[in-house]
Amino acid sequence: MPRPRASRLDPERRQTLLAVAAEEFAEHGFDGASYNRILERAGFSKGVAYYYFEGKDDLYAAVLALTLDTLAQRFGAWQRPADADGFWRALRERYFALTTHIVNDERSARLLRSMSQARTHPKLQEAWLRFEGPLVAWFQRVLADGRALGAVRGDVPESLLLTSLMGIGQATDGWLLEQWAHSGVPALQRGAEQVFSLFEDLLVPKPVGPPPAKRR
Amino acid sequence: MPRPRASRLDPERRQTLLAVAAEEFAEHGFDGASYNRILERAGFSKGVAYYYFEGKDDLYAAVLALTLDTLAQRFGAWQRPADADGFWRALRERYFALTTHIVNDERSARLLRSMSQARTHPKLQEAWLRFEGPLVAWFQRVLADGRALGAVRGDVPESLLLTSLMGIGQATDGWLLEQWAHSGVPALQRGAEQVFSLFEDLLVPKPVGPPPAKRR
DNA sequence: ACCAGTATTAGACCAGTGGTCCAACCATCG
DNA sequence: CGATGGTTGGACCACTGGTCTAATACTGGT
Repeated sequence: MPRPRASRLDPERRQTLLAVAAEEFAEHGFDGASYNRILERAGFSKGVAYYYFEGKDDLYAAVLALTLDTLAQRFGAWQRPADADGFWRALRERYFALTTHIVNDERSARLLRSMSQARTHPKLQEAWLRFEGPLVAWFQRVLADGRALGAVRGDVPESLLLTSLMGIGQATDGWLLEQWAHSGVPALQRGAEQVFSLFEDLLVPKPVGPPPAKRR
Repeated sequence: MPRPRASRLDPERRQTLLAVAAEEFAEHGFDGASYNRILERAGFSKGVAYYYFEGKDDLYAAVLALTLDTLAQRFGAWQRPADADGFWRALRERYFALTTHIVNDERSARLLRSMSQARTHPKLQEAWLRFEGPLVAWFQRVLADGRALGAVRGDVPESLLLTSLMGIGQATDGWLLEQWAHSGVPALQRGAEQVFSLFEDLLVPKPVGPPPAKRR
């Protein structure tokens, strides 16, 4: 939790600090980033830094909060679609918006990726909980809506679907970047299309019967 | 890469060092682990340590190699099944063996989990490459066999399937542990069953046609 | 038996880490 | 004016992974 007096810090200095910190954290991740270096570059002395922030983890949390706010703002709220088709259209739209965003804003993307370290990092658990909550809640609403519309399977715990979805999403994020790096934008779009089809295969209700007929 | 002379180190002392290191790395992850503490506990001086190992990363790699060797040995080689049914049976068997192993051997499990940090850690890239290769190769063989047998879809790049599979596997690993912690062994088994069904849904060839009929 | 040369060892030492602490500064208020 | 309390710089701390050196143990050759 940031110190209450953090809000009293001159907005301009605060902005500088957060920008420098974002750069450093994005570049090196949480552990790799040097707090001393951040403070030096931002022109902060130790005393000031620890006066306004509790420490490295607190600053990291502040940076993350900023990034996530921007992201959330960009995507707007989730509204329950009218039917299953609408559900998939809405989801697809978000996913593609997200991939474009990740490709276009490298710093935010790296920062977001560093969050995966945060989940297991002992010093970041508090920070993680602050962000996991809203994020998970968002996904849960989406999944619940999907179920209500018959667009998402109900034969498996929602928490499992959620976990799997985020796992795939994170793993394929790296894969997409590779596609992009190797073969450019068209490959990225094709790749995103294929990733999304995996999401569908995972979430769509399964036919009741025995194993599907073989093709080929 | 471990120093060549590492093999000349007294096997007993080596064993002690690796055991202590495994404990420390499993407990705290790579960054969190203290090299100094490991050396102290194992009764090694700095001089000896750096004489036989290149550094923290090298020691970590050695520990990881040991763990993965044990794991590989335990599971034996993958042999191409006769048909699609055999493929799924073989895969299912491995997966359940893995989950039991992870539940029973906490230290190895934690160590394996720490590998996900290794993938992106700058100091561990060399170590990562040494282990990523064989692991990915194993999965690739499995997937290729599955395709040849018509048990695995061919409409999406193999690399994407591989990435997604490992992503889900990793994400659901944590989920399974939660199930186990909350509701005991039966829940774990049920959970593993469900996770595996997700694997199937992801990998199985998809029917050509339009969206599946709604249930409920 | 002796010595040269190499393998091995302990630990002082180094720059850098995140974090603590305190003396000084400065503004406001009585 | 003095007192109070919010600010500030930076010395300092224990610890990090890593380097280096000087001493010791061990070797083979003469």
